[in-house]
Amino acid sequence: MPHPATPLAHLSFPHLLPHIKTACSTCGLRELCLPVGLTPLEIESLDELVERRRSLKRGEYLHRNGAPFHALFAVRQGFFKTSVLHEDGREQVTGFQMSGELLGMDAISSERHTCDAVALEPAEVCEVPFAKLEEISRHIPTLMNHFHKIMSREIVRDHGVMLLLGSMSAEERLTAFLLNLSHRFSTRGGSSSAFQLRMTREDIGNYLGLKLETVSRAFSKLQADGLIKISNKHIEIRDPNGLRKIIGNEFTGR
Amino acid sequence: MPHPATPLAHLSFPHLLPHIKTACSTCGLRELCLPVGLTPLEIESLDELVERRRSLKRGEYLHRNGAPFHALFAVRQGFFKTSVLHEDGREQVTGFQMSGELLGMDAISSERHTCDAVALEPAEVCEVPFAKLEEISRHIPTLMNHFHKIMSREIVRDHGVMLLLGSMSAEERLTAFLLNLSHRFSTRGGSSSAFQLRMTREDIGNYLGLKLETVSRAFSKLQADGLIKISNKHIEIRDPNGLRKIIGNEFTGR
DNA sequence: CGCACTTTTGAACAGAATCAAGTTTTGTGG
DNA sequence: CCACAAAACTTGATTCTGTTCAAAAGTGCG
Repeated sequence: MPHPATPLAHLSFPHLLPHIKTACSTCGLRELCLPVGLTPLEIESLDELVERRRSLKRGEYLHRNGAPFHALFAVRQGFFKTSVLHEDGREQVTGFQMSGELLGMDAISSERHTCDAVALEPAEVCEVPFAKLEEISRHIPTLMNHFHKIMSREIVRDHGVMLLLGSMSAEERLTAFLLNLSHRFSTRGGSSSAFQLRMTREDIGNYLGLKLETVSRAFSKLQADGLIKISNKHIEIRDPNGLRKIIGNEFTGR
Repeated sequence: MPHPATPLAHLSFPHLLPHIKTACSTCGLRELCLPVGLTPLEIESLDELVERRRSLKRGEYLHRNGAPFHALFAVRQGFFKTSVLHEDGREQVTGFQMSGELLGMDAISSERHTCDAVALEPAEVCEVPFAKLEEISRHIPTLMNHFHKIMSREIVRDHGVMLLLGSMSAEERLTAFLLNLSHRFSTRGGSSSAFQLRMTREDIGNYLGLKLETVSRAFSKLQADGLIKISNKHIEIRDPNGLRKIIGNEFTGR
């Protein structure tokens, strides 16, 4: 009997994601959770955690700014964009989320979502009712600690984006963005050197604090310098160390 | 008998901060905590939470990037700056923290601090050992939920800074910064229309993604427009609604 | 009181935004 | 499956905002 989709394992062990599809269909959840030190009994209670799955088409909103909050969303499949809108229409993209990542933590404080989340490709999420998560985590300290680490990681990530927005040039920003995507795709079992962008140049610009033309020019520049190969949405990373050098990460590998 | 410094009340109710000095010395903690629905017994356990206080001189570091993490810090008194450093020396200030605010949540994920925190004026903090906080919050659901809201609020705040850095002009950034400070000072019982900046123009610039000269020019511009009066570090807000208008907050009061 | 730090202001410059045009890709309906 | 319209992308020319470089004035701390 296949196991219900439990997203927490994914959240805990992004590096195991490549194996999750099989793991889930063969009830491998136990295996995934055991490293956190969960007992079989505790794992049982995790099963209650996921209320329901939800599938989204491309362009469909998972939630909008102001919507009441009752559950976090764990991305099982697909690619999301979250953004905050300024009244005059300016959009600041706050992040792109892929499988194994958690959405909605911003909503805990006010019990309302503070951003829009839209699927950039067909997607599937698990709803994790927050009250239930808090209740269960009371009885599973490792789970609670795990959740705290996930929220903390989000804060660290945001600080990284602040560094990027506050003190990097257009080329540096785009480079950092590509290296980040590359890393995240490879963590999920994809190639670190070739992947498909799911978002438009405008989305990238709204994330990096640049206009879409500037993003396009920066892509062209990186390609002209032989660091990447880009054709429309397909990216090929030709010289990762060259890219790292751009953002001051002088590590030349070995 | 004066009550030991318990920072959690401050964290929960920043609007009560003006009263906290007396509240603490007259053991008003109960009063402050009752609204969260804590029983006297629960409050007892809170007392164990604060390991020790720590005083810092101006310029002293509370922690540095990479330092091992074991406790959060609740600011009781004073003014802090947190920042991440890029290897080439560029500094991105991630925030300014004042009394009642919590420091160190970024460190939970890796169990190491990921930024520097320095006191900009003589300061006092309470150390809140994180393991202890997790343990106690297991038994006090409202406390746990409170903590989650505090972390979530930090994420929301960071998204606001991303919006600022990614899509606002120099003048808009500085304006948003001043309104934010004004609001936070007034929340703490200070004046919302006149206050002292604790940081240098360079610090402000490193927070807002601007050079110190640009910050200085933006101050001059706002003053020339009659919106503020500034002499060195002393700020006087002359036309708060005019300021709100700049950042698109067209609310003209009444 | 003096020296270091901070701030202001000016002038020249650079990087990204804006405006504009043309091209390619994608999605849709016939 | 093709045709067509809409959306997305690229590239060029120009403009503008913020940076850089520079100098002078102000502030405060020992």
